[in-house]
Amino acid sequence: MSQTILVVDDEPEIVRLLRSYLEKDGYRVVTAYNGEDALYTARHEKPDLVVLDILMPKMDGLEFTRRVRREQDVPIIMLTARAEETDRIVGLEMGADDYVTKPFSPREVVARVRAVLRRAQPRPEAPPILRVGPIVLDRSEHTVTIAEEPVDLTPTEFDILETLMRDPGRVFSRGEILEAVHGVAFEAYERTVDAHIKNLRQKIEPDPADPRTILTVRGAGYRLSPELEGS
Amino acid sequence: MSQTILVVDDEPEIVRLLRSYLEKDGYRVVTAYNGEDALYTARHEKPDLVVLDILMPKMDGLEFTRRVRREQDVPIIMLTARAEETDRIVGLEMGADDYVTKPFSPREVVARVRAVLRRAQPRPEAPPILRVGPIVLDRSEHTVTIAEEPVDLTPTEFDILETLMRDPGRVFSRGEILEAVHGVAFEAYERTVDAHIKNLRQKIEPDPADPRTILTVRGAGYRLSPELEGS
DNA sequence: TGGCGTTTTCACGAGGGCTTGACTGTGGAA
DNA sequence: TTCCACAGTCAAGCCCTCGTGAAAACGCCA
Repeated sequence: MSQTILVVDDEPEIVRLLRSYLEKDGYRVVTAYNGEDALYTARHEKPDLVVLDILMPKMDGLEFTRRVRREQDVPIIMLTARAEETDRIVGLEMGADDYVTKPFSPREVVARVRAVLRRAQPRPEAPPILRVGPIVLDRSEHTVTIAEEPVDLTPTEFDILETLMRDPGRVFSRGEILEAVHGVAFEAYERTVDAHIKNLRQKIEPDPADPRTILTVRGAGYRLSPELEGS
Repeated sequence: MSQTILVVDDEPEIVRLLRSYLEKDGYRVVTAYNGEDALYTARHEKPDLVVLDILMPKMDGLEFTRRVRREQDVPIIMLTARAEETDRIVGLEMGADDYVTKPFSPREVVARVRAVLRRAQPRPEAPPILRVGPIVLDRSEHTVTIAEEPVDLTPTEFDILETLMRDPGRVFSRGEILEAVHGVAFEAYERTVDAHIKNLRQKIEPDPADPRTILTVRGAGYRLSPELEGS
């Protein structure tokens, strides 16, 4: 019943440490010390998640990711050296679900593992059509109408609106919104959210200068006006 | 009740300094001057957190970390050399929960200690909606109503009210209130709390000149009136 | 490869919130 | 009653957050 984590790093010390922490947390741990072995192990053990160092002999983390992703849909957490932009971007592009920069605490890795696995669990099916007041969002058709009037949204705007509509009235922090959009908890400029909200308001607010649908909660985030519910 | 910190460094001067700052912050402090003694002390004192220098005689910080981690799940904060040298030993430093690079200010160490301890013991989940008499505070919506009437609070006012409502009737010192608001009991002007309390009273007291909701406890702090509970 | 729609970033400005310090008010002790 | 320490108040200034427009970066498709 317990989930299996594949830990890959060329430094045995790190592997040992992570193993001990992950096992203490109830996971089954299998290990490898280079990309080639890791690929082999991944095929046979079918891990629920992979933690791997981006820098490894034989086959590096990126190459491993590419290859394993062709075969399995397994979440991957990367261990990167410094917070180098390149590593970060490339890693995420290559399909990592999260990353941790060294030096890191094993506790933090365990926390990320838990978080990614939680996200990977199929969330309870949301109804395909969300309605909040006059706003109707159809996830299967990928369309939005306001008072029967169709509205044209970009993919990101659509995702943000969907997130807000999942729980009307609740405040979503900028971080939560970013995560909902990217599926990845990756640190990004939070002002980006503001920009999307601005654009969204342009499209769905009767008067964008005086928002009544998407409300700003200073110091907290954004939320849908609960008053819409009434209609 | 107070938490125990084990401070390990071969320089007595540093140990003395950290001890004084940590004790001033309410922690119990035990000390050691090398890795061997530290291990012995850790076994007997069961500290809640360890602060140690990575470079020490007899047994260095890394070795200590490895050994102690086999026996206890105690958070560790390492004191390391300058940041530039960090790269070299990045892989080795693994295992600490946080790092402080020398030269450091004792204040910073205390802040890290607090942060790590806070993370290590997440407070029990508070219910999303707090009710005390006619006051309803909804954390998920970030809203407050009094007798059904919505009240508009600033972020700080909201946090303070939430803190008081977590334990109605209990007295919170100004320090505790500051800490709840900032995450850390910043060395701040305590009169600041008074100012926020004043503003809060303006918004939630029927007669702000005669407070019946937020009571002042002379010499101690503030608390919610227990009488509200009755309604 | 070039072009286009989208996303992200950046810098600036406006507004509001927070902090501060001085001053006033008050309760309790002697 | 007097005194002292602590609490309340107020206004000024700093700082932080949010909104915005424009530009850069990116991704995709032809």
